[in-house]
Amino acid sequence: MTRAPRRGPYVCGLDAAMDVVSGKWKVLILWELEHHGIRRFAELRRGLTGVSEKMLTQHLREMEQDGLIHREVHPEVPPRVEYSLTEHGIALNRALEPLGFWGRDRLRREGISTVEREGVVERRCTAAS
Amino acid sequence: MTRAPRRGPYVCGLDAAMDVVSGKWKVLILWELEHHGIRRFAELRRGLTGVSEKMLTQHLREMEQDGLIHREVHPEVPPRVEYSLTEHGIALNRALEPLGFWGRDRLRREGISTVEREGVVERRCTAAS
DNA sequence: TGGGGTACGCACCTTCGGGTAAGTACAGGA
DNA sequence: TCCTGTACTTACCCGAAGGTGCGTACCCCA
Repeated sequence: MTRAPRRGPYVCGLDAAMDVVSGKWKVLILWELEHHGIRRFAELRRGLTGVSEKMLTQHLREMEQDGLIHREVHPEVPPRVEYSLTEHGIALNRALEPLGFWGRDRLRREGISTVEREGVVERRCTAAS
Repeated sequence: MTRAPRRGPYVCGLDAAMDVVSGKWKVLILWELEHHGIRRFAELRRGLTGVSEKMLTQHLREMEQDGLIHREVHPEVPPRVEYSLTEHGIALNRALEPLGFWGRDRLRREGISTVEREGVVERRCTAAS
């Protein structure tokens, strides 16, 4: 999996963008990297409360294949891998901002409260959405 | 289903927006209604090549609950039901436009071709994405 | 007289996304 | 000597998303 059913015949650009973004943690990862610049695997894992290691690596690999993030391995003895956004990833974040604003308006008029957590999640809610 | 697992505790506005839009045919329905104004059930079904009747009704119901579309039943003898966008649905479409542009750029630089079909699909590809 | 269209509802089935738990190789600290 | 941390991989499992197919009540058209 992870790569077989992707890049399916898209019907339009929006379709292709949604494919790249679909996945429970994709947008969270995008925002983590946006606000921190560079993050290590364990830092991302701690930032995205509730993510499993399997899903995190799987999503990171897909996003790397999609050209959204850059992965740099440092061949050190405690292994060190650093993730950061590519220019395409940064552009994606920009393109997602209006959607974030719309969603925040929706939450407000529906009276739905967001989950309060520590760390990046807070920053996301105060930043763009 | 259709309503139980939705409106889950969102982590931010973008999260809430993605929830509303997630579903194989949601954005397609949005664009169909955007470009036609008012559509009947069978018209939507013909416009979204490959959608099953079950999925179409299911998605339409969810989007109605989310306040994205308006459903008007005409009590006639061949039943007639008309769907149109609400103001929130229109705003959502606006918020999705940048994402559509980003996706189209992605398709272009990846050299991925979109599926060529008749009808609305064409219009979507030429309009915003 | 039967075939097709309208707008669905319902039951069943398959597929896939995501979660859980364990294992890996190596090193530093208690 | 064992435990923890790093950055994963692998196998297994579950539930939800989505697809298929049938039934419905009524009508028009050939």
